[in-house]
Amino acid sequence: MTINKELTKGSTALLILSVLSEQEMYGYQMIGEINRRSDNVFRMKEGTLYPILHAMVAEGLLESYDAKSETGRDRKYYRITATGSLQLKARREEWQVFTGAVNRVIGEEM
Amino acid sequence: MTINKELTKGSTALLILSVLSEQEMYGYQMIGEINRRSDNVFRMKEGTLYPILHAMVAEGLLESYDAKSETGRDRKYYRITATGSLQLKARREEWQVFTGAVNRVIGEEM
DNA sequence: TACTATGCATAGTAAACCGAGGTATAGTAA
DNA sequence: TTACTATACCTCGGTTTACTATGCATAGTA
Repeated sequence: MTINKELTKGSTALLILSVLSEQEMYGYQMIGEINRRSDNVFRMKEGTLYPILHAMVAEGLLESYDAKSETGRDRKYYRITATGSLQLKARREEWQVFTGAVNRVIGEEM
Repeated sequence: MTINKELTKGSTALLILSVLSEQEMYGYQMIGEINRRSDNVFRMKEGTLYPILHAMVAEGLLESYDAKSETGRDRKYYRITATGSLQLKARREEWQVFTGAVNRVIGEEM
């Protein structure tokens, strides 16, 4: 099932911060990780991810560094900052509040 | 708590269809109902609701009719159509799929 | 040698929602 | 009577967000 993309707006930053809080990753890897974990409900594209990563670095939520892979290719890795971790905590709570509110309105108590 | 409004994008139609599936309502009433049920997590504005209602009528999801209130004021009531009910069912399922996917990615199993 | 997967990037576009403003009526307070 | 407030509907323009499409480059494979 592929879901209405409008629903996903606003949740992307939460997804990125979440996977990076567990492990440092490069962009292409995050896409695979998010798509895989969601059972392909999400099919994030590079054109979606990279601009967001850049913005999050600019906001100080993430840091990036270059590294060579085993195969010799350049990769740009990202790690979450202390500010990013605080954001993540806030966004997790926000997610809970939001889904709880929707469920109350549509009549499906959690 | 007031949440990041970007999260709410895409969920508004679901909320409207949900409340209308229980009871016919006029616009101003829906705003109050949605805000109240969500404990003011949502604070839907007229500028948000009315254009969406008009679009949903144009799509055949809702029907509207004019009626006078007890006080003698004109109100425009909305009721959900059969097409709208099907949409509601689909959007409810979509909502479950979406929240499930986010929860799997962020590591909070339901 | 050509194709595919990997890996990063940007420009242009679509959509959803909100802010701000407008109109009008009913009830109430001064 | 007048002014104010709450109710009730509406629209336009701007902002935000993510997607589509496209491009570039390298590594591995057929």
